[in-house]
Amino acid sequence: MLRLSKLTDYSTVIMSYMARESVDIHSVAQMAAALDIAVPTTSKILKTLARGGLVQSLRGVKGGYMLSRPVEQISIADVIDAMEGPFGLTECSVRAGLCAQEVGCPIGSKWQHLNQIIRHTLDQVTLADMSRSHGGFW
Amino acid sequence: MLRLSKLTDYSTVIMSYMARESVDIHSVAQMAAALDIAVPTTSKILKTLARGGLVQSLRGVKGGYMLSRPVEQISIADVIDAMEGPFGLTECSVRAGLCAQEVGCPIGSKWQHLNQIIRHTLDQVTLADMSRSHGGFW
DNA sequence: CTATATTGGACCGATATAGTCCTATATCTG
DNA sequence: CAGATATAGGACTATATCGGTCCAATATAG
Repeated sequence: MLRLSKLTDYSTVIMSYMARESVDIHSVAQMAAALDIAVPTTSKILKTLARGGLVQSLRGVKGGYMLSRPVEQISIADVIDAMEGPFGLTECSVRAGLCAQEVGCPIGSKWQHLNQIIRHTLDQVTLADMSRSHGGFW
Repeated sequence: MLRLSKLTDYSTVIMSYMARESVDIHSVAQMAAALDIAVPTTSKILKTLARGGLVQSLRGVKGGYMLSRPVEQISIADVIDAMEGPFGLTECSVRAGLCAQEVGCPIGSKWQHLNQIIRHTLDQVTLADMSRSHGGFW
């Protein structure tokens, strides 16, 4: 259904939450409680986001996660990339060699173009846009 | 990965093929051979598309499938709808009651907006656009 | 009546997904 | 230093989805 996975969906909720709150460091437990997401699931998502470089972690007591860049510099496309790997509507728009049609496929270039358009749209929307009501992208 | 399923991907290849060929009726066997897709898979896709009203079937000898509307009136969004059910990037943009955040979720409305934008993009691209090189959407 | 071709559904195996749990490591605090 | 707390990393399980196959029923052309 051209749908994002539930974990990716959650990740946008979490990232928006961090963008909205003024304090810059949040523990997993605190966010899980505030957003009503199971703690292990929240933890797993943050770990993935950290591996993608979108959040930074601090261990130890008083530790937690913080956004690694200003909210205006993190886009929804960035979040999707971190959670789901390389962006692409179709198999062939991600990497070659997986589709029997590939050689001489008459619609491959069309999908690549559509892919770019949608990617561009999602790249224009930042966490700042997600966490405020007006202005910016909207 | 915001990815379409492989069956949906195939379905756009099949629909574009039907849009490109001048004859208006095609058997499953013939299309499967031309596009190098397994026959049962091709059949399954066509059945789904028929249920969605995008193609019409004719049984019996000399039977097969034909597009039920002119190529300019079938969009990529139509195909995705038929193959994957209601269009929606997130769970909550499709139907209510599935997300704990739902009540008072601060980003639900944002996703709905993004959903509309992408939906609109995919609705503008027709089979006619997919099967020709220039003009139209491109 | 017989060939052929779609219909609808059941079915299976493989893969992906959501979610949990455990151990190791790092850091703050007393 | 020692203990408490919090993340890192990975293993693990259960479930859902997906891709693909197959079969009995129905419809049609000749």
